[in-house]
Amino acid sequence: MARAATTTDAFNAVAEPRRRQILDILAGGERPVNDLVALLGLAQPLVSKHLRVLREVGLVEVRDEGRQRMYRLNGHPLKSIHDWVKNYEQSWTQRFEQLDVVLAELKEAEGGDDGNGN
Amino acid sequence: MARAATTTDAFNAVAEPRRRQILDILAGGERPVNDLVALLGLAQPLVSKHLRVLREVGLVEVRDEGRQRMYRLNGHPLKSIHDWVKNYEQSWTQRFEQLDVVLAELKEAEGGDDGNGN
DNA sequence: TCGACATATCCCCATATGGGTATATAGTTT
DNA sequence: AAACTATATACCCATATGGGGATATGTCGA
Repeated sequence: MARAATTTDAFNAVAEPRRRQILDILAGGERPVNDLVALLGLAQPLVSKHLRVLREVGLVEVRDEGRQRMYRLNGHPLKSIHDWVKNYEQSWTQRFEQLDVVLAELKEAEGGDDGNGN
Repeated sequence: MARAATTTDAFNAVAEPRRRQILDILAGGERPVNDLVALLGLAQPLVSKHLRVLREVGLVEVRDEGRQRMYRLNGHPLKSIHDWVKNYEQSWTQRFEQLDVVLAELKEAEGGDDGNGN
């Protein structure tokens, strides 16, 4: 098996920095493709491809406006990511994360005391 | 260019579900590789490869303990992900996200009234 | 020293990627 | 209808992937 498709879920879709940029721009409001092309400095087909990925995972929605296609953000699929990372927030918030390692090293330093006689 | 390497950053490393599982397990405390192999039901080389990726982006750290290698979590690199998604939290929290679309649709329904006379 | 265990690395493969360029599709204006 | 604008798709390519299997490296026990 190769890597999971970018369209598999929000995690994979958002792993690409360009797609995050697109979402960041759309967070400021609806935009036609050409705006994104200009703002990103990318080739138009590239932008369309990124938008397709984002559409497939539901992170953006489109609306036809004349000959333009207005893309807008739908952050909902990002909730799964948020829910997951949220649980790790303490990892960089607390200072106790190293505790178990410190304990292990202490135990090691104690030498052959295999009994945790406490 | 192909897709960015999985070792590029936390975003790419964590896009793989197996690697998230590994982190989830390690969140419960240090573990030797074999524990992970058993818990994940994956082939041992596979687990070692995933651990390598996680190590390269700094999400796990290793410690030699006899013939075992104890892996432990370092959630810090996840902060960048958290910081990014955090800004989208309102997207699924609020109900106003559709506002601009609703407005656009109203405008459309109004017909050719190009002046926003309000 | 030899065998058993624990882990990492090597090589092989099918696959989807992101970028490029060219072209198709669709709407608008004249 | 023809010219023009806006967007999507098709095709080509180099690359790294995740999984498989075999094997190297390293540690422990007898």
